Amino acid sequence: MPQMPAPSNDTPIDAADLSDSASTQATPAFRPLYQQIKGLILNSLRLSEWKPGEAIPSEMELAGRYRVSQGTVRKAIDELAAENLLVRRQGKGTFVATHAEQHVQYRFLKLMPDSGDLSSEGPAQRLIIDCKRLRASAEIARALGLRTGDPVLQVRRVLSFADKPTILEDIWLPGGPFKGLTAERLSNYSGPMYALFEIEFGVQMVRAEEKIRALLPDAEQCQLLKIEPNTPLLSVERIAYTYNNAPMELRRGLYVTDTHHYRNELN
Amino acid sequence: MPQMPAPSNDTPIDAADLSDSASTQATPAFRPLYQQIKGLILNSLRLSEWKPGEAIPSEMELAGRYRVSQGTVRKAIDELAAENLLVRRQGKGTFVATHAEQHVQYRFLKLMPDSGDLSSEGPAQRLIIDCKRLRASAEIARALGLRTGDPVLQVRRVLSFADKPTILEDIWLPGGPFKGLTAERLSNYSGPMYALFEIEFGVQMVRAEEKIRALLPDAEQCQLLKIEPNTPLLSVERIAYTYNNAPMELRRGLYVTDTHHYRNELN
DNA sequence: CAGTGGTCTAGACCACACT
DNA sequence: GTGTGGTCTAGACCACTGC
Repeated sequence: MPQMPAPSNDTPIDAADLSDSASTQATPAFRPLYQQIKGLILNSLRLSEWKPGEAIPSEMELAGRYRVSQGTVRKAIDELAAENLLVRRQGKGTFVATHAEQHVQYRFLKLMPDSGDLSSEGPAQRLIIDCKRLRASAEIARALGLRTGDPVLQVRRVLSFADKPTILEDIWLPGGPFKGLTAERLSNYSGPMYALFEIEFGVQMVRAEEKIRALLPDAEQCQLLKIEPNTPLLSVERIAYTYNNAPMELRRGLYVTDTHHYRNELN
Repeated sequence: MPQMPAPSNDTPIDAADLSDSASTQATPAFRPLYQQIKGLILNSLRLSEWKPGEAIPSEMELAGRYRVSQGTVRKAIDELAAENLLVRRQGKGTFVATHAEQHVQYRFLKLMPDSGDLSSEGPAQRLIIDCKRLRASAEIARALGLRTGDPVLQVRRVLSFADKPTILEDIWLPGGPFKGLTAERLSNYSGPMYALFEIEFGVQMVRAEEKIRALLPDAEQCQLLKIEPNTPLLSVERIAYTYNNAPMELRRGLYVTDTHHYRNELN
């Protein structure tokens, strides 16, 4: 009961809770009920109570569980759907977003053929160049929220479209959550890498930030991408986050942009 | 009255209107009430019934005008706010979004100093290189929805941060809506260019698409940006749209990315 | 048909800004 | 205090899916 002052597990905290007497924060800390419900749903997602691709309980069911009205649950789910953590399907239910069955194969890849027609070039060919265990440099550690020297996994691969090498990626993953990841498992899996992360390691990438620059490749990069020296490339540095805003991947891609471009929409 | 079958001005069409008998479209054309309200509000924005920076009528007032409940108006405004066409301010009202007073000075510019601290480098210095009238090439015309040979305005300028030339921009604008724009007016105006468009020409940019590539500059570009040849640059091609999704600007920027980067967030 | 999300309403009350 | 947007509820009905 949202108006009752005795919070328990699975029950939203009453908004009338007093802020700590000796607190230094100035915010009065008013949290709408639906935000608290959103937090509870997020918790269930974090704890994998509902797995990617599965349906979560109906709005009425959740309203009963949390002792709030359907409209309040609805507003919580609305926000989670706007953040692409949940997917609503009228008449069927609300589902946990997934990188696997998703029609949009590469959710975080903004590179497009200049023709604009994604289907024209067919699926990407993937070639794993390297996959090795090593210790995090200071820079890698900082990006992944680890300590320098912590074990990390490094993957290098090339993506080709219509037999033309187009993307060279270096990927760094924290060693703990991704223990057991090998070049073989990567090569054998057909589908987005993030789908493999979800299914095999229970790691869901939910959000990412990218920093984009232009640069000239070195000799090794030229060779792997089969391009001339002095071909300018896009450098796309991505940090991908799971629930809790915890960084779980650092990825640095080099994109050849003579027949493709990075597409972005601004609002 | 939403249930009445006699639509008039400022009254939403009843959803029960039958689709044209000989129509080839398969969609049953059900439009929720709040979508119709959204359309009416959008119309008022297009017609400048409320101008950028001004408050629109309160939710209750609009509910009265359109003969629907406050909740329905609210949902319409929610979507317009999500699209950054309106800005809600609790306790004050709902305002038409503007490029002028907006705290975020450059709404569409995603270039950030590597430090991440935008305020560290102060305001950009702007230098208008050129501003001339000419006839649209086929490419320009297509991007702006004009016909080849139609009059267009071309502006070239350089933006510097902390005295370092960083962005070289070529801008093409349709001649009609921007009649009377001169290098002087551009130079004399202190503030975002899109704010000038709003105030002086009544053109509001609402949305944009960008295509990003890497390239090497030519001699002239090197000179204007004061960089060495063989410095790779970001090429950012932007089409900006006003209400109705009508393209109103083509802009091609060259970004120097040794101390700055293009920042993007993915969801 | 039942179950799900989606829309719409009417009313009560809360948080915030201004005066 | 008054007026604004923001939250929450309860109930009715609609649209879509699948049995």
